[in-house]
Amino acid sequence: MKQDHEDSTTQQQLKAAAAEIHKLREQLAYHNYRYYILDDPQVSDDEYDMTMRRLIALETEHPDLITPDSPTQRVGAPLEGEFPEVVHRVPMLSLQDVRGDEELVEWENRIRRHMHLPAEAVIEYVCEPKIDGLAMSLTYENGKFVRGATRGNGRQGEDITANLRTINAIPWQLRLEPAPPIFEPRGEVFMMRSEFEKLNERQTEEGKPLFANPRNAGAGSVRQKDPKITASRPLTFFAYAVGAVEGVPLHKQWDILEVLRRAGFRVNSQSRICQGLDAVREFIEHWREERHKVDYATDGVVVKVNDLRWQDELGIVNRFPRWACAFKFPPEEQITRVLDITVNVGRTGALTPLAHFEPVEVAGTTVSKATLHNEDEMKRKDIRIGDKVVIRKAGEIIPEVVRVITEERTGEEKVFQFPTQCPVCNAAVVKPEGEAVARCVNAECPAQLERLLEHFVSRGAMNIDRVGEKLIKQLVAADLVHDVADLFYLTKEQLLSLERMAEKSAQNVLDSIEGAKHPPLPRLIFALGIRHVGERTAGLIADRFGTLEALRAAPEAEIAGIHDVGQVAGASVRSWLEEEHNQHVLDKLEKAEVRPEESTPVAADGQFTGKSFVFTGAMTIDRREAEAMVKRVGARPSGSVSKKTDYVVVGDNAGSKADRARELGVKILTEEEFKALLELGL
DNA sequence: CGCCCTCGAGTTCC
DNA sequence: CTCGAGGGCG
Repeated sequence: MKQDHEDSTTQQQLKAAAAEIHKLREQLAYHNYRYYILDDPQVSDDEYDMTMRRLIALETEHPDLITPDSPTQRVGAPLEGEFPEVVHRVPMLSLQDVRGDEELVEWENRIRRHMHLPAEAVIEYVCEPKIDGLAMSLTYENGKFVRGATRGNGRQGEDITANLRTINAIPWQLRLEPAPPIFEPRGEVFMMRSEFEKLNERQTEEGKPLFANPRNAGAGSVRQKDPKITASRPLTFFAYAVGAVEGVPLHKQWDILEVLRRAGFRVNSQSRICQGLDAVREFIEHWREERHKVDYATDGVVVKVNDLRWQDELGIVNRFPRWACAFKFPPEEQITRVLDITVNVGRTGALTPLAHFEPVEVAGTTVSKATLHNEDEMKRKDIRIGDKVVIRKAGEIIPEVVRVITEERTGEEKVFQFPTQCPVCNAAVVKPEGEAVARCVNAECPAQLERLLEHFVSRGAMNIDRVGEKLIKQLVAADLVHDVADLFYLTKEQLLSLERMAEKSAQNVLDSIEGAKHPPLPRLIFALGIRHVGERTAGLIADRFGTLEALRAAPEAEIAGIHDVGQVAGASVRSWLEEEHNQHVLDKLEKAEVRPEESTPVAADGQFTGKSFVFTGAMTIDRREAEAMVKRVGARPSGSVSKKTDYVVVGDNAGSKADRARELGVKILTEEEFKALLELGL
């Protein structure tokens, strides 16, 4: 009796547990659908976790109740050996690539010819962004997910069912009622870009090789022998086509998308029906920009004829369907091989490594080299000669090495030894503690001289036309120029002695140099190439001293005292001036009658020099005009009041800045007082 | 002393 | 465009 009683209690408990397990599984399946398919969760991640944990607890307690379709079973057992092969019931075709409008028109014309359509007939298309992922075919029998396979060669692929079962966006059960006997959704397994970045960060932390791009990461994840690894990768799935189908009526491409959506798949919400090629073009142009804004990688747009009967009639020619094409955007990232690494010497002696690679097309231009910035950067990215690397254009123009594909290392790659001697003059290389750049210390290094001369003649500096890289190289090699001043002493005979230099061009060069003898002072100072003195600092120095003579006589403190100049730049200028070689250059420039244009030094020693003004409140004069007035008298406008502020000009409704000025005892002016002060110097 | 902003220097391709 | 460093300011 007692035994019976206990049994029935257990029976009851078991029944209750089974009921709860069933309920939990249903809940989880639903929330899963909301979260992974609709991207519109109804419960928080925490609540979902709680539900999952409750289910795991119950299943641990009652292992007999675990069924393969429980959401706890997404991760199956590791696979031994190769993936089995699967023959696709309907082959998975690849699409014809179309690059540019011309090929698009050609593609449509072929359709017209085939369908005997007049030129004015408007064809209806379905367009969607082409996701750069891995094409998959999923087989559902009577509504149940039974098999998932890669595209392979199109005819047969690999059975990776266990891995695909771990992807949350792939339902195990179709939501179609009644369940069709056969239904084969096809689509793309891929990784969101943000998830890809996170994954690579994790790989870095764990010292594992990085993936080149989301596509490679996806491919690597999906072909894992152990589904646990696949499960740990943030993969998702978009459906866009079907293979074999029984029991679902379909007439249009668009129907397919709708059925897939109803069946419980993610379908790209950006797909559109386009009436005619103009609408297709519009869609493509829209995506040329839009693709940078979405979280998945797209390299083009897929265009399909909407009517399935037409698709049938158009058929397939040598494994491409005539009824679809893939419009490809020029690639923005490319993979290439590093052939060599060289080192350039800059104007300041900075040694910068440069990677040369097999030329590749990136964002419309052919790229063959990219800077590696400096030794540290090179080491951080661990770029070696022979490495396969990912190249990208930074800001549409400048190529950069994004990362090395360490997975594809063969062991043949050579680590580049950063030189300890200048590659041009063999002088020692010095890398100060804590600084990133190594420098050649030889002041007379020919490479540095070349870079200095290039800087000297450049547009923002002396702006000497017709003297470019090539000529400079020749002049230095021929020993005709040893410093920037030597340019002004060149003779026609000397120029004629050079290769590819005839009477006419020699005269042009001389005229160009002659014409550059009277630049504005800031440009001349900038042209000298003093470290830490760029365009702006040169301007500030010129404004302060007015003439080269005044600058040459200026003590370091006075230079460093200029607002926005400072200690480092001041010391750099002074020590440049001290150097005998440089004094000689300045003397030679003067002797050659290189004289900066007369310019009124901006109140070089006026009463407002270096004073700061802050404006607050509404004024009758324009704010920018007020700032310009201030600059004209050698003072500077500033945004916030501090104890270093000299004047605060208050307009109407002045607020906290005026209060602060009063607190700090800064002189306060009304707008009228301000104007009077500047005009009359009161 | 540390944060934020701006400047300087080096760079690619057509 | 990017990185690193200088310079001002709190």
